Amino acid sequence: MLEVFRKYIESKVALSDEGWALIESVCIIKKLRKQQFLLQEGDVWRYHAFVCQGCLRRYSIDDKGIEHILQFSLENWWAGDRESLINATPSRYNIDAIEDSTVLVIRNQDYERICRDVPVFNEMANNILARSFNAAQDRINTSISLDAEEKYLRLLQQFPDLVSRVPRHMIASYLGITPETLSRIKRKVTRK
Amino acid sequence: MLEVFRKYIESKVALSDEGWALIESVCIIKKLRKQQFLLQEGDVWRYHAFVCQGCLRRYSIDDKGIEHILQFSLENWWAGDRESLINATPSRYNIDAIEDSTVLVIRNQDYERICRDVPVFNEMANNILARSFNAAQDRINTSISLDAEEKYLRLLQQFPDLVSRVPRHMIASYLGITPETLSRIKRKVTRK
DNA sequence: TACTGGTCTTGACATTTGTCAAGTTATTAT
DNA sequence: ATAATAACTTGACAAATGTCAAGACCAGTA
Repeated sequence: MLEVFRKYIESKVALSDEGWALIESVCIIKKLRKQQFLLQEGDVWRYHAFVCQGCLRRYSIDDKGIEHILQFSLENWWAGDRESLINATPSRYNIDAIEDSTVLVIRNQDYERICRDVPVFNEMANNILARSFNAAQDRINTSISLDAEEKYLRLLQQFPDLVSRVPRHMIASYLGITPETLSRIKRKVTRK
Repeated sequence: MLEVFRKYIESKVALSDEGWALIESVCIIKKLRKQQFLLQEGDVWRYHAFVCQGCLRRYSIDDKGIEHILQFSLENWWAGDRESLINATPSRYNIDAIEDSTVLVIRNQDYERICRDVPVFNEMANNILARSFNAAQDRINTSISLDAEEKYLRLLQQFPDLVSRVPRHMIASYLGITPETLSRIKRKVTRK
């Protein structure tokens, strides 16, 4: 499973064997069964997690007990809660596995050490954050610009694999609409 | 005006005189009249901009010609388009001044050089990005969790100064609702 | 002062989306 | 294979939000 991570890093930057040795030494492999939590609301998140296999989701729960999914993480994506990590505050989110998954976890102190000692890793880390920020901006843009149908079509176009792999009501949650609305949109769209 | 920027940096990190000398040497002060553009859709953004005075907005324009405001930048906030900057692609956004403003502009190549040569500046830059990302996550969370009224109340609570300073239809745009809806929400809220 | 342009509000109505309840289909576990 | 559970769809209706048009308000300017 570590190989997945190594391949990922090497697809981004030129990694030396020594660099990899350092990284490898701090990686913790964690298997999650479907439904199992990686993070629960109220806990402080102190890690960085990379999904080798499977699919996770991060979500909040509102006053009425409704779940709102902020992020899915498929293979080769990261998961975690940077807000809790940076501020050392209890997380407002839950992260759990949608499928049986394998996750690679690095303690934040180790992550920071690697960033210091392996320059290309640091470069990659900065890059990931920058791209994540851009993705978040794009999501805000669509959320204030588009109606429900347009948002769905856009998601379908950007992440067709995700849409087919994840239960529809979770897609609805991610889009900020109800499962019923999504169901009607889907019908309308396929009739065309 | 440079003093505003220096104060800002010093409120975040311990800045040496030599560090400041380097930073100062690459700062470009730019005055913007109300309505004037800092960035126009289609142009490539290659800078970092810090608002010393006034207020800017970043917005996209959709097929129907409607503006959608992604971000306001008051004094002591940054403005720009990281997506265009990182990918060197034409920007999808416009940035213009809502009020007469004074902006401090740094060319990206200079910014990167300062990050290299002034470690505390680099630290601050990373910190800003991390916090911006968190803010974006929070905005996504509210956008999929709350209805229009709740979003407005939350904005009012988080940035009361902004709400009172910016034209209401722009607040509506930022929230992803129409000015009419916002007007009705406001009436309903003040009656309580 | 009166004019102008932008901002804000209001009403009537249309459209979108949510809610609730029921029933169907698909998946999972025993 | 069967039962149990979750996922999905559908309809009827309610609530939220958008659209359009008109007028009120306000600030800057001739």
